Amino acid sequence: MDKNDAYILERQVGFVMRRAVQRHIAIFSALIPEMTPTQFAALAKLCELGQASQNELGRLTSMDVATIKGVVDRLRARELITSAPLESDKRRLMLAPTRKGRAMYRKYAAQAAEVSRQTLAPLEEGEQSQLMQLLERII
Amino acid sequence: MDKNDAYILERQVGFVMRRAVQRHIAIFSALIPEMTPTQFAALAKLCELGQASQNELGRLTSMDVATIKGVVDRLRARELITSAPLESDKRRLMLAPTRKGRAMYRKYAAQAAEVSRQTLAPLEEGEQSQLMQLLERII
DNA sequence: CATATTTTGTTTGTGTACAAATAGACTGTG
DNA sequence: CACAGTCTATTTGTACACAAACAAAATATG
Repeated sequence: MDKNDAYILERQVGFVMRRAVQRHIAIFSALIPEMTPTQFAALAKLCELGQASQNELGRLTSMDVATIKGVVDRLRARELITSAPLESDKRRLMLAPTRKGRAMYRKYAAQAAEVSRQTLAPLEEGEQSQLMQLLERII
Repeated sequence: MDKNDAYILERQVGFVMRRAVQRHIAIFSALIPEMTPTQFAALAKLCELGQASQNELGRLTSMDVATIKGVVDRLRARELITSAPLESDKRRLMLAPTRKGRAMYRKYAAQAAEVSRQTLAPLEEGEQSQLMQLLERII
């Protein structure tokens, strides 16, 4: 293998993104220790929608069926959401935030935005939107 | 909450990065089904170094002590690396790739670089290095 | 209407990822 | 030398993340 062909771990997108996600999660858990980013994402989306089936919520938050089930189970255990089979389609499990869930969402929505700000803080404003746009294109 | 202040999940860096990582992992596992990105990272770094302690390897690949242990266990179970306590410092577990491990690394190094190419493929060349530079700054 | 297909949800198994507690080995300083 | 502090590794517990296999319900199609 030529020296110029060398595989350098630190220059691979996957590695750099993994580290950036690690830092982001650390910032999140410092600002919002009550909940994980994944749980907050599910709760936020459900509050936005008012209600949704488990499957639907999974798709909208980019979580696999097994993953969304676990997240929903934990949110329900904490009484932040409710679930009930839908009468008109018994396969579906309809979810909705509880009063407590909505309160939790309202309480932390501003903090969650702050997490994004701190994550992007090393960049100038223009660079921040540049990064976001580039990331959106490799999804 | 003002409409302009609304928390929009899809516009948060964390969410977008999580999805980008998901796509990257999907590309990786399509091109290199024999190993996970994490396992390949550890193996690659160990091949680069020749040898390293478990702790050292963890630091260099950005893996937590518990995480690197699991990864090392699985690589050792597949006989891609060996481990042995260091005589001069009995706390340390010295790791080294086996012949089989080196062969595995050589076999997939080019594929791993291709994973990075495909991940960044939606972007022009200039945009690719721009993205890399921006990501490196938010680590 | 009957059955093939699709959709939704659950379960199991594997693999990161990290916090916290523990234990043993080393190092530095008094 | 003693012992306080540090370093390395392990263990346990929790939480994503995804593949694969399954069951039940709904829909499509002949």
